Amino acid sequence: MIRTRFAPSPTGWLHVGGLRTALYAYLIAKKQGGQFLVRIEDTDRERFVETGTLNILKSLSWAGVVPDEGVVLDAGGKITQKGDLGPYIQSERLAIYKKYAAELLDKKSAYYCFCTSERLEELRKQQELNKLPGGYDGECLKNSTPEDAKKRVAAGEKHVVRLKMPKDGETVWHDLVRGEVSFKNALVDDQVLIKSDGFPTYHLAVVVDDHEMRITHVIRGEEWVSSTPKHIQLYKYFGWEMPEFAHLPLLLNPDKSKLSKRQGDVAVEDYNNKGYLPEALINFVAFLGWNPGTNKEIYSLSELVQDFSLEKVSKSGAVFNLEKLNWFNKEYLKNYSGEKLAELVPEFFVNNDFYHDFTEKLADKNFFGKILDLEKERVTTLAELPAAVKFIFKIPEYLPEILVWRKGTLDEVKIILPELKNYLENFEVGEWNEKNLEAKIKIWLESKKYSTGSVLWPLRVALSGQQNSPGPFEIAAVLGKAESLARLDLAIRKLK
RNA sequence: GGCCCCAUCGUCUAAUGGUUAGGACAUUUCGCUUUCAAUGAAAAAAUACGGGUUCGAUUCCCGUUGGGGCUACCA
Repeated sequence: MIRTRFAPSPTGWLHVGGLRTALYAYLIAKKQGGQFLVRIEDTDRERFVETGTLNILKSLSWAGVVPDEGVVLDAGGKITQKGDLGPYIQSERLAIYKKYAAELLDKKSAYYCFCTSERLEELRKQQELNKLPGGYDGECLKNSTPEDAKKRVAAGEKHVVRLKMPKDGETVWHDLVRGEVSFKNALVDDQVLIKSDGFPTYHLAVVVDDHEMRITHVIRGEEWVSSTPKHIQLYKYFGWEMPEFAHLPLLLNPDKSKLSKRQGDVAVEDYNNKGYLPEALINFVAFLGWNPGTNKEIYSLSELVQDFSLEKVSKSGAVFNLEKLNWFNKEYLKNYSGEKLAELVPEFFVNNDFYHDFTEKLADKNFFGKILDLEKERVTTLAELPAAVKFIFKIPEYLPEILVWRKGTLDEVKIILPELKNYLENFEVGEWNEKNLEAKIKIWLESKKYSTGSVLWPLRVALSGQQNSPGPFEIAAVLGKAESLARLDLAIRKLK
């Protein structure tokens, strides 16, 4: 049984890189009928953010990457824990880490260290100066016996627990994306396992938890590669079965540095707020470092589950390219039905003044959907929709000159528009819908020997008040007869 | 500085010891068309560099360069 996990720190919001990591972990588990869990790694009290966990969980849920176990959202959207191997929040597991640290101490696989931060800083400075590799020098291991150390601890002296790395040999593992990776043990630091505040560091906590929660595949970012030997050593000391490791390439800024807030949005909620569809973000992010090896690019989450494999994940970092995300978003947007969009977009409309005058009308999802259908393939995000459809509610101010087609004349328009209005007013066009309007108006214009553009351009501008807009028939259909005629009338008055 | 990793069009990437090095986004041109969008067709665009191995390397090896990660009592 495959079990993967996503283990974020609640330091703010979910990073898009984190979303990809979570997605890959989810896909690996789901592909083989396994489980995906979320664990919260809140051992750093200094960077802890109260709302962090909720934010992360909400973003995951928005994206559709929903955990089977661990820290999850309940039906009411509240944080809860699910599963028998918890707690799944590290700050609730302190006693467990203490127990395992004691075991390590007993086995002499770890030792107490009383060095001050000043001494450590000085040590680092000297190492840098002499161009030596960094890392703790083992002072407390050499200069005090375990018995002494125990006494000092009992006496209340401030201390940490350090991992005792072997000083010879090397640690090698077969990484699922990077192949064989090896480190000389002598260069691996005697990492702090328990901090002086009694909290474990990531390194102890991650190994203990992944073991206890029966994680089979550790999928995480490349930044963890160099600490993996420490983790492997811990597995060896404990005598635990090792999980598979897969270190994912980083997401990059356009200048190839590690994707950061400075150069654009990195939080999943930013993309949500900007009107990107979760399907688009997921599809896009899935293709940053992975592809199926075919030309298929549009992938739903369930299709990803089918086709994803770690072997096809590339080793090099991928630039987060907004243009491509925009394309994905448009691709999904235009395939949405207007009615479905009508459910999604209200949050983007509430801040627009014109919305309030039409709340009643917009409550009719069918009508609202028709309006959205008008513009959905002309915008890239949901957030652009309100401005794009605004002309339906309130015709913009426009200059009479724009009523003239580029191949037509002002005089011509002055004749055509009143004639057309007259025709629409007095003649039976059947039901006032796009199809009928198009058929009847085209017959009319042919009978009058007018060119298509000389009639449709001014009609469209009169209806939309804009040089660029959807076609005249679709607009007229949405507007209805009365409003359409009123707008034609306005145009005619403008021309006088 | 030390350790580790990476390197194909601007970007995401495919491919192979022998290919016209393929696709997508973006760009440009043309078509369709009442405008925009959508759409159809086309163009331009890459194997970082230097050595090997080989009949042949973009592919395998070494080096150089470039980029990145780590180098915390942060994750």
